[in-house]
Amino acid sequence: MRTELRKSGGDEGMQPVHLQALVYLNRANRYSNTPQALADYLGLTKGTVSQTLLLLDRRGLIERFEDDIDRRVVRLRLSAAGERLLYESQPSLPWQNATRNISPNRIRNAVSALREALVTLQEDNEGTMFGDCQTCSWCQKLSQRIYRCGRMGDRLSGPETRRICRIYKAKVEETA
Amino acid sequence: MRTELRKSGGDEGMQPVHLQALVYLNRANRYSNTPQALADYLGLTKGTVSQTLLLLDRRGLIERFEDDIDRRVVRLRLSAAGERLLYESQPSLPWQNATRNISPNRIRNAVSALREALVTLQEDNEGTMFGDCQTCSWCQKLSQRIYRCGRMGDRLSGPETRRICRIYKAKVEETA
DNA sequence: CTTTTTCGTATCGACCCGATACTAATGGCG
DNA sequence: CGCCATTAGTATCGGGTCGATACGAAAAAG
Repeated sequence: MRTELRKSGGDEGMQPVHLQALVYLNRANRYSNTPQALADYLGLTKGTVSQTLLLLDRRGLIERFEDDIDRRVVRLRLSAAGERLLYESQPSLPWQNATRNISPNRIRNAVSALREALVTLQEDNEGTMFGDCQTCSWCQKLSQRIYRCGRMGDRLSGPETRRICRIYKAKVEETA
Repeated sequence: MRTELRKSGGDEGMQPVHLQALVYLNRANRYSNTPQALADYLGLTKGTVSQTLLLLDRRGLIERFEDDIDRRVVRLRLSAAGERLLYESQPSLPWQNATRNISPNRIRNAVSALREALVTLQEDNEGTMFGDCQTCSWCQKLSQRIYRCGRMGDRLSGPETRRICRIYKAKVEETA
């Protein structure tokens, strides 16, 4: 997997961790688009991530701006150039191709097992949990299109419920 | 996965790639215990791998010796200290724990799907294929305990057929 | 007996990464 | 309100990764 990631970004002079950061920031929700969240996600220290973000900023791939309420916090998002690079490097394409001959049913089963392993892995290491609202126990459905995060109290749009969140708490799942 | 690998080796000051190299060398068969094979396996250049091996040698974790027949080739194997470090760092333990609540049947299905994806991935990138004799089309069974590699012409013991080989060629598999 | 190829090493520069030390802003508590 | 602990982020340093390039030695090709 790392070899593929290295090749995807190699043409543009990107290290694997650069692409991982862009992929994450492209999917992070409003609670998770900060340097600290990225550090937790990657399992690196905040100092290390700060350096990576400095580089990505120099290359114009991300934008950084202060949070209005807590002025210590830096908010991150991809710039147009960052989105373009992510689209062109297609880091997930090799795996999409590699699974083309596997039946959708087998893929679903494998994904389900891997997702379960990931939750257990995150619990074991008492690290920050990441996931989206679809399987988060904080998530409440208010109406057809409006959701609500019971932890933070904010109302969330449908698209935002499909982003990655750092305050994720896995539902107790019924084994399929 | 990388985060886990980093934590496994962090105590001993080992980088993820160091553990990956030790894991590989611990399982590589007689055709695959060379710097070039390791470079192919890791998807790195031979120059890079040469540096890593230099470091592992300095720390006494591996042994290097010349090949008797082709004197350009360097053979690699783990030293006693290398085996001990691998045993103590237990890089696969987090994943063994993470899958403890998943039924053996679901694990088998997931492993099967992932293995198939890996073969396709390796074919797509025309990289060196790696695998063991169990599913290699070169492998011939001579007797109860003796096998033979049809590509190299050598006879192989039972244990050696379970090692990683760089001249692996996947069997056309009957989908289970 | 020359090329050519292959295996491995050496060196350089950009970058990764953790540890440490630091600043700035927030929050708690009297 | 003022003091202090906590938190978010940055700066710097040193060991290590990694690819590109150049190199030497042995094997293979001619």
